[in-house]
Amino acid sequence: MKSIFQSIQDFSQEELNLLDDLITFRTLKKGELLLTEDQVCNEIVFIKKGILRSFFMNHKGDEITNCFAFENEFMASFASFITQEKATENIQALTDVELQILDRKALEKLYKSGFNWQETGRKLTELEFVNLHNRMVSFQKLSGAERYQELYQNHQKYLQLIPLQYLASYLGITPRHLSRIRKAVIHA
Amino acid sequence: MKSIFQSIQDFSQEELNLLDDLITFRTLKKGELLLTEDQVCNEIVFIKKGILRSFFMNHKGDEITNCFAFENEFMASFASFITQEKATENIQALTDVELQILDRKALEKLYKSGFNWQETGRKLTELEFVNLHNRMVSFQKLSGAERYQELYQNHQKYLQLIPLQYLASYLGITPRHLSRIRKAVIHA
DNA sequence: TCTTTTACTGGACAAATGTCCTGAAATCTT
DNA sequence: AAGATTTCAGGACATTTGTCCAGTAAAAGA
Repeated sequence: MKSIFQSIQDFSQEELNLLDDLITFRTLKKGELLLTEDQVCNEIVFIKKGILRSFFMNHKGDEITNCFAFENEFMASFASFITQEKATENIQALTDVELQILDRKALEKLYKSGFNWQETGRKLTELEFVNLHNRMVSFQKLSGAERYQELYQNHQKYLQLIPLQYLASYLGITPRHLSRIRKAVIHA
Repeated sequence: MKSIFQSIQDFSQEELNLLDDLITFRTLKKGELLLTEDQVCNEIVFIKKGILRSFFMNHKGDEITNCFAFENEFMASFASFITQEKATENIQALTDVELQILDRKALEKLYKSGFNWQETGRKLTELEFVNLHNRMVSFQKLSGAERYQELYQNHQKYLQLIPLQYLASYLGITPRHLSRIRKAVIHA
């Protein structure tokens, strides 16, 4: 987590020490839930090892995967963290995971401790926004098949680790349809 | 614009005066473009009067409406503004519009002038993130018909002002399909 | 290792959505 | 106001995508 912050801002040793004091650690076994809907999300996690996914239910009760997060990425129900309303997503470990955790109080301490943290918070939020924007554009501009291919090209190494049913709902299609797409792509 | 900032933070009179000095004004006629793709977006506008939309092209050359913005809302190609890369969207006036403008330099001055602006910038970015998140969820969770109904319930007064072709691509469907949906909804 | 459970593929069919098009209505232009 | 242009609804048909399902493969549990 520290290196992400350092890549955004040139922090002093004292600032980084403060961060060290505020970070806590946690591990989860494959399948465990880090957050369930109806809880308020009060922590942002940074993945040292493993994969997380967040998902919610549609009106038919199917799980819909909202996003994945991999090593060296942050994860949270950001919407809930920001609004302090109940989350509408669950966060689950897809593998055994090792996490660093920054909770709301810790983050507020950082923000209060100085300008640099405040600015870093803004910039990270901006980057999350841009990521989400790109995902939104891919939903408006591309077909399910094209979204799959884009993902395949950019994150091939991760795809093997993700059950296809999760991938399908992440792409906005059914497993049946993803199966068709994969068959077509392999032949091409 | 000022009242939005005040609703987020308790600014002093001096702080607000600085803002006043930095805001500029602009009007556009219906149909005019505020930003075209391939330009870097260097300003955030606040709509005093009128409606804007942003749109991009798909691979077939159809315009796809990415978002609308109404009175008392901000608009920009935020992704371009943040990354300082070329925008992938165009921003167009759907009606005659009156705008307040905060450009990159002005915003940086605000950020440098103090903690409060820095924090407000972060919070506004957070709110934009939450909006986008909700839109993303509606794409994953709802059908085109359901998205239309949701929009109809929340923004009925604006819908009359938006050509249906723009609305259709905003909802991720074709005009033909939107026509079917509207027929079904009216009967229900 | 054996058994049980879960995940994946793909057939057959159904439903949703898109394409192409035409005539009518609304809007813009002069 | 008249004509030109754009927008819209909806028919007919095509394509895409979903539903349901069964057989097989893979993974988890004992």
